[in-house]
Amino acid sequence: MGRAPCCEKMGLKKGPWTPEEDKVLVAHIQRFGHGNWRALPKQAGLLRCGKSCRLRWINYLRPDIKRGNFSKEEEDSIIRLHDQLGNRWSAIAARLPGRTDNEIKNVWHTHLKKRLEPTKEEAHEAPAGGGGKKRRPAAGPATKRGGARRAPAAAALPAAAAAPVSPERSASSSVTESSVTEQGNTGSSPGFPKEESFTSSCPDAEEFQFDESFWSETLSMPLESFDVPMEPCNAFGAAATSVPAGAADDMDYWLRVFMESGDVQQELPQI
DNA sequence: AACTGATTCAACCGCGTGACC
DNA sequence: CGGTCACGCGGTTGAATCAGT
Repeated sequence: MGRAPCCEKMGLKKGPWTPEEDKVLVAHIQRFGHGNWRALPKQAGLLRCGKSCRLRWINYLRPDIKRGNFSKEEEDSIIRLHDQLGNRWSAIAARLPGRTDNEIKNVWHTHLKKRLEPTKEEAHEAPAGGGGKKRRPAAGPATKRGGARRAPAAAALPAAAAAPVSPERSASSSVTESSVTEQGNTGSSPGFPKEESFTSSCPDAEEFQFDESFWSETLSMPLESFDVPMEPCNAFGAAATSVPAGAADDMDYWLRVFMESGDVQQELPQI
């Protein structure tokens, strides 16, 4: 099958995302959704390929992302699900609200696999059914990819199977459980809420903290209000003019951005 | 305090699949 | 019906950070 090139690589930026880019992407998705990832960067004025935007959004900017350490329960769930599903990270992620496949994959490779391997060896591991599960030695040579892909995600089990989570990495974890479970992944595509799912209740923020809860709050605003520029968008627009890229110590930067948001009208790129 | 090796995690790469024309 | 396009996925990489010496 002919496969379109990922993107015109000419002039497109790669590497870590800057706060500026983040805000542009978030603001754009907030306002217009992401019906077409390929076209999105152009519309938003980002020098990224759609793929990169999509990944950034899914793994980092999505409002229902829950960051921070995995709880014991989550880790157990991952182990159990991995045993059932194999390396179908997206399917596993679909059962762990607020966690991304990438994150789960990382955790698996960095923590869980190591932890498991000794015992598995003892047990002369015989993975339960599932299929397509292949496990490489921890530090083995990179094998070229291949093999079974994309289980029919339809099998979406009730999200209730997912373990509750106790945020631990205090620096970043403050997404309320309710906001996460509420959105769950019950609908649409596994592990990825569509724009419509942003309409979770807005967690009351008595005192503002700029962390994931910020996104939860701002992005959970009803989309109907798209006509009216949302504050974060304004904030972004305003801040873009006053904060040099990369200068930001992230928290301070975003906090300032939010505080300065005021009522500046949108300065977002127009389509 | 400086150096080095190990670990972590965000991001990239390339392929499979389904939708669309 | 076959070809093309875009999306989503899993595997891999490499910079940043941490821990040990």
